[in-house]
Amino acid sequence: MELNTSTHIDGKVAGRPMEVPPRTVIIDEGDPARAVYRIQSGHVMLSKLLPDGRRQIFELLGPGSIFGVTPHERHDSVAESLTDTRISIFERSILERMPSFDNYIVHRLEIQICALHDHAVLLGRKTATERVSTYILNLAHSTHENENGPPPQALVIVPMTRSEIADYLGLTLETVSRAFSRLKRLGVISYERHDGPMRVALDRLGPLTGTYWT
Amino acid sequence: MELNTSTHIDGKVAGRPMEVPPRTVIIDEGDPARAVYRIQSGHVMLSKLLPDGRRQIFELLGPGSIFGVTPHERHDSVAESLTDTRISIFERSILERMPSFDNYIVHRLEIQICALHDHAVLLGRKTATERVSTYILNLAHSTHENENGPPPQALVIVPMTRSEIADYLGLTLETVSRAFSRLKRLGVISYERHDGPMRVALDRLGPLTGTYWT
DNA sequence: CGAAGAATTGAGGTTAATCAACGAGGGTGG
DNA sequence: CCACCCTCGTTGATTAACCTCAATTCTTCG
Repeated sequence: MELNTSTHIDGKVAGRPMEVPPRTVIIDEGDPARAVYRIQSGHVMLSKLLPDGRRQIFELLGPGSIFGVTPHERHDSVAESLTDTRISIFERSILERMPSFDNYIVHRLEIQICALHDHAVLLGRKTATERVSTYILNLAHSTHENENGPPPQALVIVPMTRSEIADYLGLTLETVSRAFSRLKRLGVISYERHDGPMRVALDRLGPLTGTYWT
Repeated sequence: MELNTSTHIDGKVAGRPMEVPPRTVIIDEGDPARAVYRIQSGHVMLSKLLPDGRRQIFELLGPGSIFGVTPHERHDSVAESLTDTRISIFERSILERMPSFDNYIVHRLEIQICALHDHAVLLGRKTATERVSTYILNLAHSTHENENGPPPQALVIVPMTRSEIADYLGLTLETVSRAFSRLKRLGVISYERHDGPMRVALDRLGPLTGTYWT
């Protein structure tokens, strides 16, 4: 936890920086909601636990995203780092006196809500294969952040375990594994080691996601 | 922050009022995102359509809620009135010059996101009975907006068809109907006519939702 | 009354969950 | 270094939940 690496939003100084190793709980359910967090680098996932152990991961957040924003006194979900992550922390009390941030926050919340809408469609109406295809395509999309149209091929690294992916997609880890195997057998994806790079045929994956992308 | 029957936010005048009859499309997918809407009274649902006709409803909004907020140029979902609804319309261009609204908007978006998180848990991890129980309980909760603790009983009117509920809960209309019948047989709910009032035993419904409520 | 839309119920099929076995790394300690 | 263990992933067999298809009833409205 180093101080004094200046962190900026919109060119303005702000935020106490923090470094987080992978698989670290940043916010736990029930924690008092004293601050808002912004991701500088790395990835964070948000989830909830049902009393009987069922878990649902509902957001995967990357650089620029904010989390810990809530209308309540306490956090109602868990925020956990996926990778090595750098975040900046903004005390709520300070934020309230900086309305200039509201623009940024509104913008990020808008993006977040759109993603949640798409995720609801996935959870409510897509088959297992469609869910996994969508997941892989989004993964490739987010890592390759490409300007001039997407290439037909991409190399991606899957940063989550099968079990985490399952909790994200509302499936079991076995079903996720079978979907990966199916896509591999179809030649749409290929990999030797599950933690190594995965080659993805983006153009063949698109039609399997159950979504139109223009 | 909760006010009012007239078309004001935070005491400031704003918004062109509009009356909308039930089952009316207010925003269609692809419409240019020129304005933001606030519900004065009534209820609105937001949904998306997959190319093959599958539909997912992901938000049910009541008085005070805003919709039409998006980071994009065009709307990517459908907003449709459920009941007779009065809304106020705020041109985006005007909003941008009224940062005093940002507080309100952030607050509403926070609430919206929490609801979407819960809904993701429902869609990803709950059984049919749990989904329908949760739906009914939320319905009762929202219509009875009770201060001094919830009563054990409540009368509610279900404002959606079985098909709409199904699209909201990620089920088929038959499964929804069966879940209603099951709850009726258990004596947790009772009704004579499906469009009439429904008696709900809130205390017996809670344990069926798969969630802890404190 | 008749027609159309909504809800209910039943029978049978399909998808994904569950239960279970096995294999491939990656640490740890002898 | 190797044996052991532990986690993660894959695959197979079976089960259960939900979907699909279909028939019937209820409700409203012209």
